[in-house]
Amino acid sequence: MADDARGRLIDAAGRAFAERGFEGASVRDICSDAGVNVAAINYHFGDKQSLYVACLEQAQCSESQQPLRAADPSLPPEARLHGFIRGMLAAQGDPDRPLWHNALMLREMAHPTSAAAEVLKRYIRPLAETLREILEQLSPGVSGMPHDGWPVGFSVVSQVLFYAVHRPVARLLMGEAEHDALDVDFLADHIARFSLAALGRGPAIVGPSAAPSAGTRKTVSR
Amino acid sequence: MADDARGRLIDAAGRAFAERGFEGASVRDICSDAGVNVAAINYHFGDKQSLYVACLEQAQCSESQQPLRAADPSLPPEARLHGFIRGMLAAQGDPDRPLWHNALMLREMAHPTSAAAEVLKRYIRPLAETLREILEQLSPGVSGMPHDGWPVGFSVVSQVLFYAVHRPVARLLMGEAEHDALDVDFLADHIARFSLAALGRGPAIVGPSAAPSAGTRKTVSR
Amino acid sequence: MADDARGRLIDAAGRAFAERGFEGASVRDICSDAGVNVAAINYHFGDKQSLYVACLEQAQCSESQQPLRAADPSLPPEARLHGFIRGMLAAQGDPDRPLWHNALMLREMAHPTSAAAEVLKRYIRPLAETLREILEQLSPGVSGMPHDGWPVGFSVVSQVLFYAVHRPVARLLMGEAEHDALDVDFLADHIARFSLAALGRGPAIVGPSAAPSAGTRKTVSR
Amino acid sequence: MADDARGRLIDAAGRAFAERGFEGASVRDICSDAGVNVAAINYHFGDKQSLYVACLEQAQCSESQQPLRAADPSLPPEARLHGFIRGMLAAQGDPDRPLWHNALMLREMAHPTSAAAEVLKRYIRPLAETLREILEQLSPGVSGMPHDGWPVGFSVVSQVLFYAVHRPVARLLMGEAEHDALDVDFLADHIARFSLAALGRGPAIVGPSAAPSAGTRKTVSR
DNA sequence: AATGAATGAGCCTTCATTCAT
DNA sequence: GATGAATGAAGGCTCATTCAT
Repeated sequence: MADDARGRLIDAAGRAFAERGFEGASVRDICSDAGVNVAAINYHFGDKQSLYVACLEQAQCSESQQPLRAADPSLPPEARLHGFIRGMLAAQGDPDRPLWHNALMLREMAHPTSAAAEVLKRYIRPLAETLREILEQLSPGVSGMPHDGWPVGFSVVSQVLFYAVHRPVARLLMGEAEHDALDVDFLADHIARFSLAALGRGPAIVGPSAAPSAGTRKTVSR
Repeated sequence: MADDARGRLIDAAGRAFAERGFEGASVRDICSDAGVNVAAINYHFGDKQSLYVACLEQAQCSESQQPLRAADPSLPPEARLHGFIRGMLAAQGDPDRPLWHNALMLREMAHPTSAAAEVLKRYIRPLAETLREILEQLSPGVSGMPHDGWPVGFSVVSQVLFYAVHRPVARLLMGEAEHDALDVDFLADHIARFSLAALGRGPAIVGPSAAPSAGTRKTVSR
Repeated sequence: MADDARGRLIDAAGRAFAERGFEGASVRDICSDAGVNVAAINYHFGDKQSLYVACLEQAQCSESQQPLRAADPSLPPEARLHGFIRGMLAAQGDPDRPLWHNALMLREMAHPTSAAAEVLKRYIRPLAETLREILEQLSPGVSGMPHDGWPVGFSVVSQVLFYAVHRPVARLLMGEAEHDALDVDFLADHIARFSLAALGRGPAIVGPSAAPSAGTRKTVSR
Repeated sequence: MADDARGRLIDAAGRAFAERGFEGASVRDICSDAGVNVAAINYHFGDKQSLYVACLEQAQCSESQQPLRAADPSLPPEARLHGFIRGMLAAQGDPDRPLWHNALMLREMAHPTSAAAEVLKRYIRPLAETLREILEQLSPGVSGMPHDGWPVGFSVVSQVLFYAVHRPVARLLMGEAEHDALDVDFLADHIARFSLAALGRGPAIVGPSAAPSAGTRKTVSR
């Protein structure tokens, strides 16, 4: 990714940390991957922990942009939600960015280290605020729901995060071919429609038979 | 948890693996935690890897029961879905079971080792089948949706998994007090209602008062 | 070899010690080979060292017999020497005795442990005395040669020992097929003739041209 | 022997391996002997096995010179054989070379590891070729004897090897004082005379005074 | 600015041994 | 008489780190 030793080190370390975790990644492998001496890591960053933090910083800098573009309040809220979801999904699969950026962040969020607070403040919190704002615009009063409406937001983002966190499981369950046929646009549409329907701002997701259908629905609901 | 060395070892190891990962957990710490000698791990399991597998097996044995109780096809599908969701949530917070059982499984699913295939087959796959059956009963035709309807199922379970995988983030976002006030029943209700509404089998989650804009909705849906 | 645990243990241990040395052989492997519990070795022998001594004792008991049959002073000394040599060679390849007996003894002699003194006294010394007696009978005065004639004896036995100690080298140098074609009788003849010739009690060893041959020899000698 | 860590490590390891064998020598002892850290062995050689190979290489490099000086074909063959024998003996007792060089090689030859093939090719094979050439010059036709004349060569070198391999036994049999009085020159003379006599190229070793039994001996003596 | 050499602590595993039954 | 379970010590090796250059 980068030409200087420092950059190559971050890139190699990011890949290693994302893939094998902090403990599982060895500084020797990282340095050999980056094509630098073992001592370089201490020279440029001080120690392994600081290198990890540097990776995290690089990851959050490059990642936080996309979903926030949905922040434009002049758009209709449905479009904003769709844009937010698509942005998050796209960040996960953006071919212009190293694959490890998202994976590393997810690791940190699932098993926070002392560096997590910073990530939360600079990366997660803004996302959460944006989403809350979109949801409030979409369904006024959602913030006043129990637990300040957090569960609603969680229900939305959890669907997005699933495809990143549980990708291996999804692959195995669906079959590799079927899974790899999923693309960002399809998933963004699905999640947006699922969420909008839940919020009462769109039709139920289930195909044609569900759309017509007050009649059908009546018979099934208890 | 258990009185014999083997059982204490699994318990201590499970906690360590769940908390710090396979590489991060040292056999020395595990053994001292279990109150046994370092060599006991080799005697009972062969090596660290096999101990890990044993932990995974124990975890999946004790965990898989609850959501599957929802399998009873004589119940109305809404109740079954609610039961399934509540079962998964309860398993995550069941005070009768070691906390590490779920955490370990989630780790394995997010970063599969060679032991993952077995877990998937014995634990995940049955859950998935049950959920698909419930969803099909709830909304006939869901299995025929794009990608065999998997995304619909994923949208449901992802909401449940969120509270396990991203608990630390949720805690920090909501605030500790607010987060700890979440209980299984509330979450089960929320997720079930959110999902049923998305499937067109229940009212939108923001309640009747939120549904004034029928007009808006019409324009937005495509 | 033996049916009782003690006997099977000695046999398995002897094989292991002969093949991999004292340090290289593990009690676990030995016990598993013998089909007994790990604790049996402690039960029957006390510890690994004592088991080793027991192996050595068994080896020297069974081995010391053959060359000594050459002790019969009524035979002509050339025949006695031949018998002695053949006896030592035969002991090395005796199919009626475990292969490890000789190998273990050689190991002990090349790298003596505290058990070596006993082996020397009970096994080696008698052999040496017998050989010295034969040599003295063969060439009176040999005992009076420098260093009490020991080097003469060493020159004889060294030829025998070579095929046991350096068997792997000999195999590789000669080629496997050629080496395996060597049999006890041929070697005994060769070594006896070589030694007798050196002692002035037989013709030089070199082939037909050497046998007839004052004439031939004259041309060759300087 | 050497000033750098690598050299000290080889020297300490060589001594340990020669004395206690590969399994019997611990890397901790070796490193403490060499005055370096345990990790140095991994840094310089990779692992214990590679250190062992490095020792073997150093041993064979320094050892192979002396006997081969006898290769000069312009010398009379008797002198060449004597030189060869003396060279081998001298290499074993050369005070300028570490004692372990020969001992380690002998261990490897008696109980070959995977490194033996190389030693054989680079060290043993040239010695064997040289000896065969000398013997052929000494007694034309020896290469045509049964088994390609190998046993004749073995009869010669075995006498030399005896004093290295079985030194402990020889010491105990002869008595320490007597054994330590043996010097290279005496042994070289003895072995050369023994072998030349056997080949019909010299007087019997027991000297003229031992020649009462005229008939037999006359044909053999010069 | 950057590195090859070296370090001590810790890793997982295996050792020979012993205990309680 | 014999064994399954357990032990402390030591095994070889790798770790992240630092030093002198």
